[in-house]
Amino acid sequence: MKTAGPLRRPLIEWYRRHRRDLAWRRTRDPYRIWISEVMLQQTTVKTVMPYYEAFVAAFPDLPSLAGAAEEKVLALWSGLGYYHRARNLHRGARHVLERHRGRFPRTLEAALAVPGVGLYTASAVLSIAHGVPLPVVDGNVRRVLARLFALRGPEWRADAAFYNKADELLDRQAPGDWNQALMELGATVCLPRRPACPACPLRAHCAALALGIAEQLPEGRARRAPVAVTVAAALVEEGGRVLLVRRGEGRLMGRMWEVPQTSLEARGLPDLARELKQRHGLDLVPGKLVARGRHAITFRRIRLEAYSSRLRRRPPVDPERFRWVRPEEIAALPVSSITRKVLRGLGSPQLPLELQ
DNA sequence: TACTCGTGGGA
DNA sequence: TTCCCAAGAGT
Repeated sequence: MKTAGPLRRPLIEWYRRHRRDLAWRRTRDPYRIWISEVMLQQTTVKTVMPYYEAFVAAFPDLPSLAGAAEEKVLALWSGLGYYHRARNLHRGARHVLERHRGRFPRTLEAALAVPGVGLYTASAVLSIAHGVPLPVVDGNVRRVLARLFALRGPEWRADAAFYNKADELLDRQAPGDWNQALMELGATVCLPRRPACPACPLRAHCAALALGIAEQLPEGRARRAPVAVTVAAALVEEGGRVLLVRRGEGRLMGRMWEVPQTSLEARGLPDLARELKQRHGLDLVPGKLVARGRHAITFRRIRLEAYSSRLRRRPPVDPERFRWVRPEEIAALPVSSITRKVLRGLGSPQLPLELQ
């Protein structure tokens, strides 16, 4: 296709001048680029930066990640969200070590077989690290293309159409830079709201700008209505330690440690004792409300309530399921942000404490 | 296909 | 305050 001709030079030149200096752009190591791509899934660059630095420092190469304990991997992911990414990345590292001698595969088919690697991540790693001519389509690219060519209607709902379009445009001499240039444009200029069209190197070619509909594209998807939920947590303290339990293999924050708490399907305090008995075999009596806070997980708006609680019977000694931890030990544990919020209610002089 | 899965920041 | 999201994958 000839459509890319007039676009290529202005975008590439713009990218060379305006690209952000990001840690994962200073390497061609496919392992490190893979890490960054997984962390960046549905997550902002600013949020990812410190996590990337810490993760790469702890696991500088693929064998070190493959050989690590899952708990350490999850601990370094704590607070980043979407924890199945961390577990899949860990599995993926072991997969690559066993089947590809520790080297990230160079073909799309083999890359897609790596746990946690989908079409976007496979194409991103292969194009950026190895120069394989594969297009990428993420939220940025979808938005840039939708506006550039005024793509709308039901035929542009599926990603496949955008991959075809991106493939037509791809600079096969420098696919990594081209892909990153498109994403960078979407991330810094072609913004979801109030795009900076006057600063755009492609403004002369943009169909949506000419039509005055840039901000209306891409066409959005229906969003699930928020659901209000109350989560009650039981703070059990003993000798300066607090009781944590470990979640099961489930999709939601699987294998993470948390203060014993009700599920998102429960009603909060009325279900607290029953659910903790059922899920963990804990026999406890909820006491005074000591902290409240707010949290959100996807479509759920969570009201958090922490109750200082008393155990009727000590849980069995089983470090795989129960742990008594000091506040300073929590930083090294796989713990989600919601749990960190609850734990801020520890030792508060004013009752109840408003969290966050 | 549509839904689920976290989080912190910005408007 | 509330809503919007941000370099998706798995099911």
